[in-house]
Amino acid sequence: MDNSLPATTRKPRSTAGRVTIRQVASHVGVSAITVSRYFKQPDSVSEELRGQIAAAVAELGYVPNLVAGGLASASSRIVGMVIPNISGPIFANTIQSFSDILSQNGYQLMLSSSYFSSEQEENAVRSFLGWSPAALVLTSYFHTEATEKMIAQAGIPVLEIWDLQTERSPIQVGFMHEDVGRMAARYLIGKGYQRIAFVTNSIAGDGSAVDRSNGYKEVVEQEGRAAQIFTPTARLPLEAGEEAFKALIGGDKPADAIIFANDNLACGALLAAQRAGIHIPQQCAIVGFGDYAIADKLYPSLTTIRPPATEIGEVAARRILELVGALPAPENAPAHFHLQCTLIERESS
Amino acid sequence: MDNSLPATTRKPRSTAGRVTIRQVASHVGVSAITVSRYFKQPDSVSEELRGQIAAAVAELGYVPNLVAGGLASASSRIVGMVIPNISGPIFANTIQSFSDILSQNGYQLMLSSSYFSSEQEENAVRSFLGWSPAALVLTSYFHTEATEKMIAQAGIPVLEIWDLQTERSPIQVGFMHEDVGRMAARYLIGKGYQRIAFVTNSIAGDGSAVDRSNGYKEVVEQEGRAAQIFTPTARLPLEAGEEAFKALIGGDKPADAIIFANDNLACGALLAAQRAGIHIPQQCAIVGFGDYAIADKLYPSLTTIRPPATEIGEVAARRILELVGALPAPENAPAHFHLQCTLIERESS
DNA sequence: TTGTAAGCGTTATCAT
DNA sequence: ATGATAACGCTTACAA
Repeated sequence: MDNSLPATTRKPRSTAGRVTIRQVASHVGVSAITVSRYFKQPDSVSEELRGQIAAAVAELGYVPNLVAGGLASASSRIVGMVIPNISGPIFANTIQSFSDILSQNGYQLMLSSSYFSSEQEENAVRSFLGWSPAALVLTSYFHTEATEKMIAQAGIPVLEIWDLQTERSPIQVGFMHEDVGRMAARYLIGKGYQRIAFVTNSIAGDGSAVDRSNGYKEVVEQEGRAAQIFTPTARLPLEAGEEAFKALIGGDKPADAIIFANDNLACGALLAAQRAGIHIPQQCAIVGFGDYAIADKLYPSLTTIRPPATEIGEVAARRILELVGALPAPENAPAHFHLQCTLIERESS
Repeated sequence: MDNSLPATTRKPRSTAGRVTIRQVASHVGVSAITVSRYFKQPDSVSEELRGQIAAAVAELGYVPNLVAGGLASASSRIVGMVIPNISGPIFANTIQSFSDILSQNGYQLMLSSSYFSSEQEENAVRSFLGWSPAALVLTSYFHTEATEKMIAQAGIPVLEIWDLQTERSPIQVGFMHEDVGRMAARYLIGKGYQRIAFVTNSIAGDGSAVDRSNGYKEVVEQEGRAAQIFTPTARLPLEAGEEAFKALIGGDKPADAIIFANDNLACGALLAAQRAGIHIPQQCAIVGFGDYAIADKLYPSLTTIRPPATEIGEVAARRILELVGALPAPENAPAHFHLQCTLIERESS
């Protein structure tokens, strides 16, 4: 008696009993590719079949195997993001909005933190590339040579977010720190303040704080005034803010408005003023940067400049979805999205 | 003339020019499986070949295709995590530590937020399962029926983190809110305070705040005292805190210590006290919950109870790595990891 | 609009 | 210690 099965036994694999696209297809009586099309381009499947397939999917509890799909199509619906840290007050909103828009469009976020280390960024990028991601998002614009090589060869969109550095070619979404200093200075000048000082971060190597001070300096000097930039020595931001405040408020030509490089410094100044009985903003106005959660809880509440954190995540996610064809792409999309910070006016100015 | 090639032309695919394991293998002069073993179980490859393979990998710039590997082995080095929100002050530390430990061990974090919606959680779980993740982490213990079904059938470790609900069978890593109330009450009793009140959250449906108040009530009543639980009506936490403070500090039997359901409420009380010239903690002690970033920046700084956020991420990540065999597993691992909160004593008590 | 066949790059299984 | 072969579940290319 003839048996068409192979002589040797098959090599079964522990397939974990997963429902496959073929089971759905045979349940409906169509081929697998039709079910595949039902998910990818529903319009190319007749309405009748669509209904039947939907019913079969529900009945069998079919969940598309994205790993297999990714292998077949040589690209996955994963977007990798490397961010300095997740838990800081600054980046969380960017991650949040970025992740939300991706998942609304069927893409998944793969996240890794670099702690401002280019080497850790490189490792993360290497791991991500093993997943054939649809796109990659890096924070800032300094990368190792190996990273540069990998992203050049990857053949996928790579966006740089947060700080803008428009000389570079990749797609960037962010803001310019100089704008922050300019905005704060113009605002205080417009309010009639005369002696406006700037307090940088005592942490050496915070280049962004220096960028902000440069914007301040530019505007103040355009007005024909002298820029006064103070660098505190205390390490802890609250103490550094207090130190700067006491130094700038004293002397024969005390400042009547101070821009702080971040909200923590400004907070230190506000608390010092409170203890010393100095009235803010009557005796001295205070402006911060970051719009941390404390800013509106202080007394007086803190005028500050809010970076477009949520917007950066949104714009980056949308642009990626456009580039991979998941959203309709506009005709002339810029390479650099220069977003604006917002001045939040509160009681301290 | 015989030509063994097929009559029709081949069907090439856009392979994106990726370096494959086979190219590495033929470069060395071995078979693909040997290179595969070099990555998975280096000990089973001779030392000589190891060196040659390493050289070839470096020279060709080979990056293992994890998608293909995931398909072949029916499991990926991805761990999915669903968290209520990324940007809140609470969960960020958990995500951070969880992500860090995973990536240190070659696993990747896939993240999605639920905004406390079981339906969004269900969608996220469904998406994740398409990636054949090695494990899943969900926040809290209320899921839709469909989610319960999916995680039961997935055949992978599913951990629930944050709130503990030890009657449930899955692996849990978290703390108990009742403990928070107990800890605060015992602490204030130990400090000699007499009339200790509790302020819950005005947001209806914050069950965790109610749990904390229950812990407070239990301890206070054990001492033979009357529990006093105040529920403010104001919606904004700062206003609600102020409302509660004014109500509890007034009257003929004013509270001399107040436990607030969270730091934002406590902050509102602290600011109200400041404006009213009421001395904290001399006239009334204040204790919060959460250890938000503001807590140590207020004046006076806020005594509060810190949830084990970082520890939850660490313990969950380690347990997952143990369960998937990436870390050596201890003999008797508990199903429920009951972690402790920490009381941070500052100036307000 | 639907179907057939081949292959995506890796690993499980069996064999040496 | 190393290799041959066949899956893994899906999608591309081509055909009807």
